[in-house]
Amino acid sequence: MLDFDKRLKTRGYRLTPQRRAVYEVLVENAGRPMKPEEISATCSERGAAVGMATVYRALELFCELGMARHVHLHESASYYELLDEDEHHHHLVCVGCGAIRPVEACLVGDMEKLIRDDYDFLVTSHCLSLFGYCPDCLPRGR
Amino acid sequence: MLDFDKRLKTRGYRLTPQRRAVYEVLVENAGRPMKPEEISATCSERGAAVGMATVYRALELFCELGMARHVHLHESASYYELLDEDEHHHHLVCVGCGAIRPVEACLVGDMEKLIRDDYDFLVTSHCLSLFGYCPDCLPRGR
DNA sequence: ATGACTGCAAATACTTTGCAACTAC
DNA sequence: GTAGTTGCAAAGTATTTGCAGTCAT
Repeated sequence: MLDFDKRLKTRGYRLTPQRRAVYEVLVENAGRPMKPEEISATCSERGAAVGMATVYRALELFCELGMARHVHLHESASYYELLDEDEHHHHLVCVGCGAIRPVEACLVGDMEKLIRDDYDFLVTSHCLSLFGYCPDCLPRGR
Repeated sequence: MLDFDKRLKTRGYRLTPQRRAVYEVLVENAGRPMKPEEISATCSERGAAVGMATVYRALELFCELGMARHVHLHESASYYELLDEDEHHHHLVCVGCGAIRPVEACLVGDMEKLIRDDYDFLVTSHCLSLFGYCPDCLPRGR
C-alpha cells in the first residue's frame, strides 16, 4: 500500500479522490509552496475539481499527519508544501520579483541544542524564510 | 529631536498623536510581538484610542521605516514588534501553552554568507520562529 | 492654507463552519 | 449500513480602501 494510503488508513481516515487529488498536486510541486486557491485551481484543470473547503480540510489533515506543512512567506496568504522526511529545507524569497526557491542549508539544528541548554526549551519544529535578492534582481554593483 | 520624530519627519511623514500612541505601546512591549487588535485595545485603555485602520496604517509605515517588523507565529493573525537595531532576536513559541519568549541566539548570519556563495542570493532579512515546549510544558521525562 | 492623516463604514480576502447529500469501507 | 466526507452557502475573521472631515505644519 502506498505510504499516502497507509498514513490515512492507520489513523482511521478515508481515502477519497479529493484527498488524493490535493496530495498529487503537492507531490508534483514538491519544494514549491502553494496557496490553497492555487491547489484547488490545479485540481480543476485536470478534471478533478475539489471545493475550497475540502482543500483546506485536506491540507490541515496532511499537516496533522506530518505529510505537509504550512509556511509563511511574508504575504497575507498561507502557503503549504509537502514535507519530505529525508530532506529539510527553507525558502529564499526574492523581494524584487517574488521568485521562491528552496535552500537546503539550515543551521537551525545547531541552534536547537543551544536553545535546549540555555533556555530549557525543547524545539520540535521551526519556520524560517529568508528574504533578499535573487541573481536577476541583485542591485547593480551589489 | 527624538529618533521617532526624526525618522518620520525626514521622510515627510507627520507626527500625529495616533502614530505616537501606537509607537509607545510597541516600545513598552519591546520583544513581545503584538496583534494589531491588541495594540488598538492598549491604546484605548490609556485614553488614546486609535482606529483599527490607523493602527494597520501606522504599523505598515513603521515597517517601511525599519522601525518595526512583521513576525509570523503560526497563527492566523499577524504580529508586529519593534525592531531594535542593536539587538537581533527570534521567538520560541510553546505549542503547549502558547507562551512566547525571545531568543537572542541566531545562526542565520552564518547562513547568509553560505547562501550568497552557493545560491548567488543576497539575503537582506529573514524570519525565524521556533516551536516546541517551554519548561512548564515539557513532556514528562523529556 | 493645504496636503497629510484619521475614522468610519463598506469592500475585500481568507478561512471556517453547519448541514444535507453522498460515499468509502 | 453507517460513520466519515464532501460541497455549498453562510458566517467569521483579518485587512484594506474610499472618502469626507480633521489636523499638523
